[in-house]
Amino acid sequence: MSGIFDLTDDDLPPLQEEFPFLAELNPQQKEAVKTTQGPLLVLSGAGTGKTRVLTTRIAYIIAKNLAFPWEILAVTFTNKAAREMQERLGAMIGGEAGSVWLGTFHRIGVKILSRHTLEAGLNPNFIIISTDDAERLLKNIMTDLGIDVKKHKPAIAQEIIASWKDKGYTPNTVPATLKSTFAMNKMDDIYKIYQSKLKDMNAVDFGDLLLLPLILFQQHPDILASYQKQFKYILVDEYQDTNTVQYLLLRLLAGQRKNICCVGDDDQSIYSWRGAEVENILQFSKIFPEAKIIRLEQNYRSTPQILACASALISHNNGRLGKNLYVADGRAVVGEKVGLTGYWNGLEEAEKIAELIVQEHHKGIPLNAMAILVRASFQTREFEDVFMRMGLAYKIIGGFKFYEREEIKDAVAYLRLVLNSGDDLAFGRIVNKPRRGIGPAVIEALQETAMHKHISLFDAIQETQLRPSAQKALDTFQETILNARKELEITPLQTLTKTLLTQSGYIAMWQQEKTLESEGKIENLNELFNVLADFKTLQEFLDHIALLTDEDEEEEADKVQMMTLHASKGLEFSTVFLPGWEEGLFPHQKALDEGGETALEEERRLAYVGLTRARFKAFISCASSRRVYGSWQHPLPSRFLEELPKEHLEAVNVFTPSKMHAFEWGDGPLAMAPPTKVFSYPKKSSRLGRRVFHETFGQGTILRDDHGRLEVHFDNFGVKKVMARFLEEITED
DNA sequence: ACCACGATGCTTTTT
DNA sequence: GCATCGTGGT
Repeated sequence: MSGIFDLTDDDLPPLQEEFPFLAELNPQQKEAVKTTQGPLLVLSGAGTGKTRVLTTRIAYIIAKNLAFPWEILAVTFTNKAAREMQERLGAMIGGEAGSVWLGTFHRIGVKILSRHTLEAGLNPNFIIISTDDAERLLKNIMTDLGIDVKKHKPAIAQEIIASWKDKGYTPNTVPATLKSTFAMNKMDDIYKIYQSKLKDMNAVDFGDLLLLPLILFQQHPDILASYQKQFKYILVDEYQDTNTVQYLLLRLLAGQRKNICCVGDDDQSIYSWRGAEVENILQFSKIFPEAKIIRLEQNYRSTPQILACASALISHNNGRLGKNLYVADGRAVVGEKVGLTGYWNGLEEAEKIAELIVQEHHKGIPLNAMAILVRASFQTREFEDVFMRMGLAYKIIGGFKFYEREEIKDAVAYLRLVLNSGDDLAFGRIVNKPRRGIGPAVIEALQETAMHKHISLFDAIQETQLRPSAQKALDTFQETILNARKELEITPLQTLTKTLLTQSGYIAMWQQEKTLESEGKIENLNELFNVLADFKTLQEFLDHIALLTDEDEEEEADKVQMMTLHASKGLEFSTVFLPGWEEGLFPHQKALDEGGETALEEERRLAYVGLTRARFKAFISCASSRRVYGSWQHPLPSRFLEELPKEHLEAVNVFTPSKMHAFEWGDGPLAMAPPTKVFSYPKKSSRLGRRVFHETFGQGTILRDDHGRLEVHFDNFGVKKVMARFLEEITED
């Protein structure tokens, strides 16, 4: 085992020509770039230039001839991050950037699986199904198993399976401790059948894109070895968001060489509910004892006041690796205090924020440099109403996505069926769209045949006795699909799809409707045709669309950006508005109920992420009345407000329960009397003593809340610890 | 096959 | 308060 991994940086040959990009970095960034050998954890606080470090590091490795571009693996979480890195790397090193294995975890997963379909138990041309496809499939499976899908939602089953996959478990390896009582204890069967149905359809879901490569590597050491040999350097972005499978994959790929550089910020870990294991970053130096840790703490984004607020807030979390953000050397920033205002209700909050936005705009801040960051998406509604009335331009980021639209999913289903007759989900979606007189009875007959003969629904068409009208309709349908399949090799995708959707009557279906909505759908389909022009093969297109989330936003448009706090991670704005800092909403009650103290810390990190998006000015606010689900709530100001340093705040009309931190009132235009009631924050869960129902154990009373695991005294089963999510509350009235 | 009504259930959602 | 979904009637 001789190799470059034995060398230190000093032993390496000097650069042929000066590597100019190091000069632009601060000492810590420079060190992160130059520490190429061995495991490295870069703790990179918000706004400390981690993308610059990542791209410069790749460029440096190539410039120093430590590796060829294709021997570098760089993984990100979002397409957007991957695209940004690709662009910035391209600007530094030119065309060679295209040879780096740079992409999202899932895309890299697809790439690896496609190269070893046989060993991975797939056929070439496997398809990637979306979350709602998976849900539909699970619904069918559960119904077949005699489970009432109204009472036991397939979406929950899907979450459970996804969480198993995130942790690296196949149907055979789910440990007893993680078994679920959901769906009448049939989750084991459901998972097993789900996987076999996927296999029948030659399909994989999102979780499989990571899990199957892991299994592939575990079962085929030779394949693993070839990748270990290839990837001399591995870089990981947003390491705090990796789940267990991703961690396992990375550890396997890092092999003996262990040239793995993980960049992340434990304080920005906000996706634990999606399977992210913040432990991965916390335990880095346990896993790699020789690991070097570099902290990036020089902040190039925010004012001292914003940094002070963010730092004070996050310091209330336990078990942090610890960082101290400060204004980067050489940046002279005066800055303003962070605004903190209590409003009467949600409407006033929206109106006053709209006014502030207009004021800021007059000062020369473009609308698209301002953002409203909310905890829950329903909060944008109130802002939309007000903005619409005022004629203030806004854009909601991360709402409905292109590929999630009905007509796009339909079109994609047609194409999937063209590529793969076995795609029963696609078949089910479009067989009667447009109407072909194919009702549930016909589908059932097809399913019957398909089941007995082990063939697809599509192939069951000839094998089933059907009434003539249905038979004729299905024959025509089938012919249209098969025609398109014949054309695959010879006709451009765009033309082929147009023909397919015309012949099948799909386009006509929307044209006939002649509503505003249907016109939009036709437009979207045309947009889809444009996209199709960029692809050579159908497979390539389907892979692309399956993993596509963020269409290229029209960032040029001068509109106020509205989004959830989650969606804001990685972005920055001149001015940030943080409304709705109220107990129950932020921190969110549901999070507290289900996750206890752990969840509270994640909520706090969310607040930290929100604050650190702001470059110059942040406005935090809360309302004393808010309409939630129709009824009026009178929430307390968020406990997070008390955790902010008073000296960096300009507070108006905010009354928090703690006397020690009570804010001044009366100096604003909305002055009102100090509160007469004494409030206090609930100690832990507000659910202690409540009566609940559990599927297996029946009724009981909540005794204790231990980090989301509730200790419940069941009337017939005694005391048990159960997850809050498996409990239903009984309202006794 | 379609509409109309009522029951239901509402945090976040990188791929 | 509202949108979505499933049922049951025509």
